[in-house]
Amino acid sequence: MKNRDEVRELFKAKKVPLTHQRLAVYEELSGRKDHPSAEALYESLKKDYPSLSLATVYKTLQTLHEMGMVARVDSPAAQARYDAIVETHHHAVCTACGRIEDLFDPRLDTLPAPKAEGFVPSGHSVHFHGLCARCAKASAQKTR
Amino acid sequence: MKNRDEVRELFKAKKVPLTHQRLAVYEELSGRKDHPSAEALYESLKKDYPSLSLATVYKTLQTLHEMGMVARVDSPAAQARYDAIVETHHHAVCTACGRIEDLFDPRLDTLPAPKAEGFVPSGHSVHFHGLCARCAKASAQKTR
DNA sequence: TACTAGTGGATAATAATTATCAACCAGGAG
DNA sequence: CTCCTGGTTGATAATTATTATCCACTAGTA
Repeated sequence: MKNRDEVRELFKAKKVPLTHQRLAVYEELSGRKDHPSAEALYESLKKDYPSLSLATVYKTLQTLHEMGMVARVDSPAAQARYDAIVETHHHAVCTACGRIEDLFDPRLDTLPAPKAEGFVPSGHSVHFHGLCARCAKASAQKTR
Repeated sequence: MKNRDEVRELFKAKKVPLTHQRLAVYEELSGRKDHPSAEALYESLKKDYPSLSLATVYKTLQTLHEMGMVARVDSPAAQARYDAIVETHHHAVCTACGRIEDLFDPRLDTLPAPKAEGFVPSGHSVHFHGLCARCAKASAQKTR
């Protein structure tokens, strides 16, 4: 939870203009314990900023995400992806091209139970993110 | 990877009519090593089944999912969710109401490296799924 | 072979997100 | 403090992914 001056510093360091809207979206998001959607944030912010546009919330979240100040909880991919393997297994997701590889590793199949009050777990999955072989190679080319 | 007769049995057991389209979608999906979207499956299947409709692919995937024969890889939620906490942490996702709780557990922060050829990992996150305290209670009420 | 519930195909509708663009503001120069 | 300029905002259109609708048709059974 960053205070207003820390936020200001981060924007300055990245040379990204800090607008009222951006500050408002960030403070609203970091003040909440749930994981709101863009729409939900918009609904909350509308009271204090009646002129705020939903499109601005989307754009701001995009900007904050690129700055590394917010994370997207679920799918990075726009469309749903399907898998005919329903047994427990895990995934390596390429952050560059979106490719998803299956991982089978029994060491990941049993993990410490989640420490969440009253939560009744039925399963879990581990998502590694990083660069797939192809994209890692392409990235190495570029920076060479 | 189930053969055609096993698939036939599963449909019979669940009393779900097995149509050519359903068989085709399932066989196409289980024959692939990537994790295709509905659209991608449709594109592949169009060659052999020119009359196939995209809507049918969606409905079939839905049906297969309810039968427990296919899994959805990423987001169970329709809309993207955001988080102001960018440090490594994990999530408990309620399959009933979609609520997402943050989990902080250092034991989950270091896991065996993914066994995927050439993959360069940059991080990971663990998703537990199950019922949150509220939904678990509601579910217990109902079955009492 | 005939019957009937449920499915498939075509397309409209909906939902989430992104693009467009003129008016406006943040932040630096003078 | 005022002006300037590029980036941002807000309103809305467009796009993308998915779901609903509805009638003809097929799977599974008698």
